[in-house]
Amino acid sequence: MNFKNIEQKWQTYWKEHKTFETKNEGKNPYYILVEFPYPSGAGLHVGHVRSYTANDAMARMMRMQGYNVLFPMGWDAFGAPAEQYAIKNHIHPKDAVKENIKTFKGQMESLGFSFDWSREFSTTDPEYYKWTQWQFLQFYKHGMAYKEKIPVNWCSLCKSVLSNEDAAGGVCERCGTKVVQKEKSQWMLRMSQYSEELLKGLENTNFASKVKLGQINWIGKSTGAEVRFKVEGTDKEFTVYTTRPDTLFGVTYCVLAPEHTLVAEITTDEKREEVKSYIDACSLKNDLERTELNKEKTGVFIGSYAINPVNEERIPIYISDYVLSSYGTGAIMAVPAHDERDYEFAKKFGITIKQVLEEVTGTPHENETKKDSIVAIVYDEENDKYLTINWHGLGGRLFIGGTRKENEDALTCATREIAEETGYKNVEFICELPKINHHYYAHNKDKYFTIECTGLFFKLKNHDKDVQHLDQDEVFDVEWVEEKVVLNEIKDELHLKTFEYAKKEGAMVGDGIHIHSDFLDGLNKDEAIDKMISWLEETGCGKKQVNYKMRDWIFSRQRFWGEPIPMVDCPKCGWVPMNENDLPLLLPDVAEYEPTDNGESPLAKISDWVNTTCPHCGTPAKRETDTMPNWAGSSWYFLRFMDPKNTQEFAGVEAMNYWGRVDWYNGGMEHTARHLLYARFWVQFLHNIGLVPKSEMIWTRVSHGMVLGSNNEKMSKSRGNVINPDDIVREYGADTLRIYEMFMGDYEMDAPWSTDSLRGCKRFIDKVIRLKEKVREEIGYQKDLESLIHKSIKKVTNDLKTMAYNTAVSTLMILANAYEDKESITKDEYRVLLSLLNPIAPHTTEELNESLGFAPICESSWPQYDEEKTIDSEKTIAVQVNGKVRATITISIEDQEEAIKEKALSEENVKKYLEGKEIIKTIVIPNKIVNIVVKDKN
RNA sequence: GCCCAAGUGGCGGAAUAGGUAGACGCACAGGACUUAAAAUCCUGCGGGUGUUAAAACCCGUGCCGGUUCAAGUCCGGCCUUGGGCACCA
Repeated sequence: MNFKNIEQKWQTYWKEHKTFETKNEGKNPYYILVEFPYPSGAGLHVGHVRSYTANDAMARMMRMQGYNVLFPMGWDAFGAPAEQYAIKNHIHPKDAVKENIKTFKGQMESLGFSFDWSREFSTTDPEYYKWTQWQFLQFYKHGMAYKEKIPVNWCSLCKSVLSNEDAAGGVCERCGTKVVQKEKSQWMLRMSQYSEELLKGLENTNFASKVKLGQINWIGKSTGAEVRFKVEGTDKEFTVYTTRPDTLFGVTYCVLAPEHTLVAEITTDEKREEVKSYIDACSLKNDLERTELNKEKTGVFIGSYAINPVNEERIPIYISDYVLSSYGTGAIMAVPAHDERDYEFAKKFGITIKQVLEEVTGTPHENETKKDSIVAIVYDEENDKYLTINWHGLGGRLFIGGTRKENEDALTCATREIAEETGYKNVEFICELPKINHHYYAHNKDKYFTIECTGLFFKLKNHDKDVQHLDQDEVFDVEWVEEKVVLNEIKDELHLKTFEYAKKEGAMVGDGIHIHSDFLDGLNKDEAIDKMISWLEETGCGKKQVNYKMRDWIFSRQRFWGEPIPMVDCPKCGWVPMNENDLPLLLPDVAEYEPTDNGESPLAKISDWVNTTCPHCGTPAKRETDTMPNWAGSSWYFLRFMDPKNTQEFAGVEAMNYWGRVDWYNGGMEHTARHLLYARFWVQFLHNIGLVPKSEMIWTRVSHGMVLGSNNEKMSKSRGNVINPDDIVREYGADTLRIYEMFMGDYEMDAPWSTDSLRGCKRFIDKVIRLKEKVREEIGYQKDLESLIHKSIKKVTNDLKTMAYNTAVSTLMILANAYEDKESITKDEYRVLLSLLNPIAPHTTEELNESLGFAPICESSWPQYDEEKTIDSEKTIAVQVNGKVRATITISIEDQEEAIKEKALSEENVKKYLEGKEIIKTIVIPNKIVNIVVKDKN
């Protein structure tokens, strides 16, 4: 069999018979969508083949099961690469895109995907982007689009503004150039207004949980409070946002973002110069420098003080770029004891650290006696060891601990205890650790204690010792031990916790009970947060507040190759939307696409195009020259597929109601955050203005793993590990490639390419072809194959539905192997194999099927299985003794527990292990296992 | 740093709800057919003890512990790799 001819033949057949064209009518509509590609010059990637084959298999099976399957394909063809290519080669991006689409489509056809090509479109078609522009106007008309001058990420090489997403990590996503800040007037969409709806809407989807999580993280909801702080000696005040209002008593300073508007007003004269130079320095930094490279905290005290509303304390105000102007209120209250960042800042600037929350160890008890104590950890840097005392029997190993005498501070107490108990006198105090509230019972005193324990960390200066001063009952050894021994041998919770603090110096961010907090004392974190919020609201000092990380969508790009934004700037009327009747606003045909040096889009140079008249008053006016981002066209394309030829609307309500929504959406993991969020936002907006029937138009979202190079690295030209699907199709055939890509591994995981394994799949197809010689003129299933066939139908049906494509292929391999062992097989048996394999390998199976004289598989129905016949009448199960397999027995489905037990006990090897033992119990799990539990007789 | 996912033979990977770990495929080795090669077919293939051969036994799913009659699977604590977020108060 020549696979080239067969592939050609069937691809032509499907095309001529319009086999996969779908109408908007009939029973059981089902919409399978796989992300439409950006048609790059490199052509189809083997990764595309993997996801398209998988969804194609599902589509083919479901059609045979009687579903009206919509399985469309199109092109997401706006974007920078086409523009770059056009600049370099002096051709219109339109033409470059046309070429690439032709290549892509040819490749897809050669692989036999069952796309409904009658619905094909490109986002760059004027008939399509007309509606993208129209939808933008709806955003504008509903107050959801606005223009604003904002500091934006600027790539000096691409000469373009980048969204926060495109500038991830402070470098341009496309060219890797360092991103700098620049003020620019940009079109924005009020996406942040939809934060809560986008979060809640997830409940109306069936996205994989990791996809949902990605969305949730991106939206970044946090609940806390806003608190107003008055500035001392003025009538000014500022508001901070915090998620930890319970720590308000621990505030020891405040920080405003350098861009905060109040800074200029409340900076004192003597600080003015210092503050100005700090702000200037910050404005030069881009996001990268303000975050990653800038781990060390910087900042300036601006000379004035705020008043803590809860206790009237006077607290210094700083500015620092670790506070972002774009989040919350651009100002924070700082609680160094309970926030890592504030801790770091306070340490550097010598600001007080005030603990207001104590961790609790031990179990509280009634009638506790109160006392203060210390735990001292002494570290010998030279030998990397810690000083411990070993009480042997009683108490075990501990650090140095002791009770504070009246009026004795913690440091004095600790130094004293170290000297008394161990004799060491030359220790250097490093730092005090967070206090812990410890509860315990003292046997020798028969009393319950609650102690406030201060941890102190010392380093040993030298081994000079004095004589220990021990009480009579203090019998222990002083021992220097390694960290490992500390962790293994110190059992006391208090001492272990203290050690943990010492190892990781920093803020205490966990839960506990409040101290030094007036009306919050004794409450835990959550209780205290609630109580503080009530207090703030009662006194008018603040209120409960929710914040989101997600910002508005920057919707302008200074590029040529995108949808023109249909807005006109009139000297009289300001920004005026174009008349909807005048859409589409076409991209002009010109020869130059170079962006201008001042960051304007190339369109700005085309005066014929720019100059227009105001749609409102007719005055000469200028068009917006920015274009839309790549994400625009892909935010609603799935709606267009439902009704691609509609000239009156972007999609008719009837069509959208018929299909309902996208039932199954497959795409890459890299798009599960942004693209999906944009698309959901777009749909929710259209739904809210009554143009789309549901607020969530995508039901299930799944993602596929990447195909890696054979060296387990991402495929790329520079790594030299790229596999071109055309080469594989030419040498091995489309079906082999399709089977291999389904067989290569778990669909949702990355998998490396292996040409050896691919050859194995070729062998499998050849085997299926050879089996034809065994077919004789008989129908029905042979007795000894019947059960396997029914099981195989069930397994494959299930696997294709649950993306377990690899095990579907292996099931079919097992079935083919079983056929091979037979002298002959019946026509029905052969046809089942062909039908089941057809979704994955459609060409070969159609050809073989035809040669038997059957109607085409693609026009037939999916094989049925009989549940009863998938159940084996006999089964081999294991017999274990104490959990170890000692024999296997064959049982019949009718065997009762007693009979199975008897069979198990009569096995020689089982008997051997029962000799001289007593059977405690016998576990019989029907159809699974027998386990006999025994013990020695005494 | 935080969040997520994953660690199973020489390799890709199987193992519905805890129930014979290693299905299926690749690679490799030996053999058959052949003048030869390719193709195809047969046999073996986690490590070890053992035996003429078997049988049988022990160890084994990243590491340490736990729950259970029974753990790749569940729980607690680590380690490693990949991905995402990254001063979001």
